[in-house]
Amino acid sequence: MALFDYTIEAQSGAARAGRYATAHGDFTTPLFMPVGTHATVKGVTIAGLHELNAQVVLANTYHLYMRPGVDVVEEAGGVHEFMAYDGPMLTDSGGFQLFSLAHMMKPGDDGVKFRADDYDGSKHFWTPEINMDIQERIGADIVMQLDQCVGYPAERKDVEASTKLSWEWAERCLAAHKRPDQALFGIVQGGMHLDLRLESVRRLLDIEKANVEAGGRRFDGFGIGGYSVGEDHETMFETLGDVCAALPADRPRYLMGVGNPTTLVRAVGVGVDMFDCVLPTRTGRMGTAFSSQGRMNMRNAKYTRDFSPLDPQCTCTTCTQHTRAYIRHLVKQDEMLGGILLSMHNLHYLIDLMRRAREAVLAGTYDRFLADWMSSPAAQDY
RNA sequence: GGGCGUGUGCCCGAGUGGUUAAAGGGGACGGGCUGUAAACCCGUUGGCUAUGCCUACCUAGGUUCGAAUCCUAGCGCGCCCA
Repeated sequence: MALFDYTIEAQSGAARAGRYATAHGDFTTPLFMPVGTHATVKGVTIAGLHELNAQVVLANTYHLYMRPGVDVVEEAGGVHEFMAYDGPMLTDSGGFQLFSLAHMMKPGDDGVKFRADDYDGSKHFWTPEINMDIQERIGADIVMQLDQCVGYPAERKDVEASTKLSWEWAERCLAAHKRPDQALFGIVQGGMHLDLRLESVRRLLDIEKANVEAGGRRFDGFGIGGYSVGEDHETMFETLGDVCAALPADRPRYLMGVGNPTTLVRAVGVGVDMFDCVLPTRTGRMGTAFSSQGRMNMRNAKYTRDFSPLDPQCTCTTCTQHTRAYIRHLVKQDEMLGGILLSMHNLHYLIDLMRRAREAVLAGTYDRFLADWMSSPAAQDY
């Protein structure tokens, strides 16, 4: 399999099961990718990632740039060497962070000035070219274009502006990106407006067409950004299916930042291939478990003497080795193992959910899988 | 036996005449978390026949229009002296 080839192995309705080749091995889709912002999936060891069959792990360009610094990661031999994870990795550009930290850009600027309020207050200036250089030096297998995300609700003119800026940056990222062993994903924006979403896709395709004609590369996949920013679930699904349909079938589609189990199952149904989210690790660390019966708040008193497994239907280490009473005890006692076990379990939950989704696609029965899911107790928390 | 000090809600602890059902912690109980500024954040925490009433700051008296706050005695605890 050639690098960055996305092989569609089966399709069931709009849902796809595929295989993607990176310099650090293949991964299969549909896929949930654990988030390891600071080159660590919080609470999970590298052995744990392997045990979970995590496949792709994320890191964040902005955070690694701030600390320990790109030069340190580079000197370590790249992010894989640095964190001792030899599987496929992806770096988010940091665009999502700039969205909350950036001082408003002045028109005419060719980049973005920002102050790192969450680190040391230092001032920085990024262009798409600078961002590509940083991501190449960090060395993940897949890098994301620098983009700009808008919140919700938002004025249409603001969505238009950020969408336009994002495709302009996409063009510059594509031109600037050089590493042949590294995939680059463009990112679709457009807020909740279908016409803007479709224009965003069109522009990205025009950009890559021009780049290919000039002897350059195409985008190796597409991120779908700007969702899950405050809108309700149905709002996203009003446009998500059309966005997927407009994207090329031969490239993976990555819905960025979405981790609600039901959203995953539905999004796969309309053609999304990849997801990432902090939800499983953050909520796990804070004491919440995903389960076949819905979300469980493990702080609740009702688990004090509940010596049954966390989720009897789950095969993860946490569920096969520990009781609800023990996990509640750890969480109540603020013992770090509580957050670790729940993070592991929640990651397993989403990874396994995507594994089952993949099996359903391969079997050609995704409609049934989706319908079963929607009528299950787990979907009630949606 | 004497002197000094102290006693607040489940716990610790602020408050030293009125705006105090009583700051702030902790604990308990509940909720939240979606390209990680998050091992974090937010509620509730005397009772009730509940836009009001009752009971409450060791106990019992007292001063005062009004006391957790002042006075007297007792009890508990702490330190010092004998």
